[in-house]
Amino acid sequence: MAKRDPERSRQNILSAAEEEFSEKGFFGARVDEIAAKAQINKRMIYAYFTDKEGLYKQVLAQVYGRLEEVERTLIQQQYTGKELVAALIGAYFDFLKSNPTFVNILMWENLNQAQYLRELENSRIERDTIRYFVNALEDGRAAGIFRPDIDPKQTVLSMITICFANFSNQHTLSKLFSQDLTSEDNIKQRKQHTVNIMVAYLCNYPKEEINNAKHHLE
Amino acid sequence: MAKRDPERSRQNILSAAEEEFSEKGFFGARVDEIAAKAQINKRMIYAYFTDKEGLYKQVLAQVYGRLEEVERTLIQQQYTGKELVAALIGAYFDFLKSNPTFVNILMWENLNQAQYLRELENSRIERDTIRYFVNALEDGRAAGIFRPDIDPKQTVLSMITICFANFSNQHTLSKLFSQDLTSEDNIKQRKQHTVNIMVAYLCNYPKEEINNAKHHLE
DNA sequence: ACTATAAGTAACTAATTGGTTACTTTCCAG
DNA sequence: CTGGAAAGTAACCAATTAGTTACTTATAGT
Repeated sequence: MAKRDPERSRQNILSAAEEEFSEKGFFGARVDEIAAKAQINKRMIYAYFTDKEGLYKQVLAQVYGRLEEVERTLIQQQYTGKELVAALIGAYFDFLKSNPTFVNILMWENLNQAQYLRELENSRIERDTIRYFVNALEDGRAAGIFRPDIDPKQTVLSMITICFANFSNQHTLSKLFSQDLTSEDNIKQRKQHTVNIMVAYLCNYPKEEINNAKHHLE
Repeated sequence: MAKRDPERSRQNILSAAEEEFSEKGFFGARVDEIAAKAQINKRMIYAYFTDKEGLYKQVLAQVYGRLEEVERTLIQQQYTGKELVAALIGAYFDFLKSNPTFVNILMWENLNQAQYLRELENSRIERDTIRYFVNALEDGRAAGIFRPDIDPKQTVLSMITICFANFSNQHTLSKLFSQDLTSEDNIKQRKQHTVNIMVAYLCNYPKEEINNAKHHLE
């Protein structure tokens, strides 16, 4: 028999649970399956995490914590202007690409009215992140880097959703467009396009203003 | 006892199933619950639809058919330029808002690698719709209504995903932004913003070009 | 080395679930 | 008006599942 190691057992359960919950959601996930994946007796899951719900909440906290980590380092960089937009979109793309379990679990949460996420108090951090980016866009507007008529809150919302939907809806979209949208090449293209869209909205001006500029000089 | 009416029974089952599958997904949905909602004996579900899977496929086809209907009428309008963009975004927003079961079922499909949707052959129509809009944007570019450097395929992808994510991720986003994003007012604002973003990308020019225009005249 | 305690196991239970069987009731064509 | 087919019912079955119980084994502090 292998040596005992409670901490390793706990982590094994958490990892197995993350995989299982991500694939099948809270209700679809099977405790027996998690136990099998973790190579542990089912009894231990209840010893460590009280019940299925307790285990799920721990998984949710762990997965969400990874995003918060990325966001913290992103904020520390103190980007401004177009660089801020490119950095935010880049970071989200990279995170979502390498964290498919996060994408799935967030979708499961939405399909359950985010009932467990709502209980997760530490996602206060997440809200601070949103506020930071909204403020950063407002600063850019005030500094004249961005157009004066942009809507910072809507812009942040757009950036986040456009990044996320890429991965969350990869299967239906791939069918719709008859190609694998998660290929390295497609993701790269998509990332660039997303930056282009957002920068165009934040910085570019209607053609009429070019004509007006001409007029002023004539 | 009520009069017999096979067709009504069939529709009752379909409606009940749509609700149940939309709320809980294929695996979470309970056949007994569908029978209860449809006020019908469970046996009849198997008589009409063979099994749970058969019933689900019928629901999927029905729900998807509604989108295709909207898309057909949209295409018939033959919009061009900015109007095309506004019409597409408007139609999708309205459809998704009034068809929450569609949003949910599409999400469940994504979480199951779109396994049932893949079998739905009639979504060929859907692919034609995509092709139509990509072509329409290309035409707009060729006609000089849109900038020459736009990417039509990526643009259609962006419009669709940005509309969809609004509704699919309403619960987590509402928590993130500390407000109900599905309120009449928020949806209206969001729709306008989405049009603004896409039109800015398709039509607006970087400030440098304004300066260049000035230079040329100096 | 010893023992209290934590880690781990196997077998079970009560409830739920998709699907079936054996049956009765309604309907309508001839 | 009647007999056969379609519509509908109730009770059941086998499999699955979250959670429990009663037990054994390893470990660490003294």
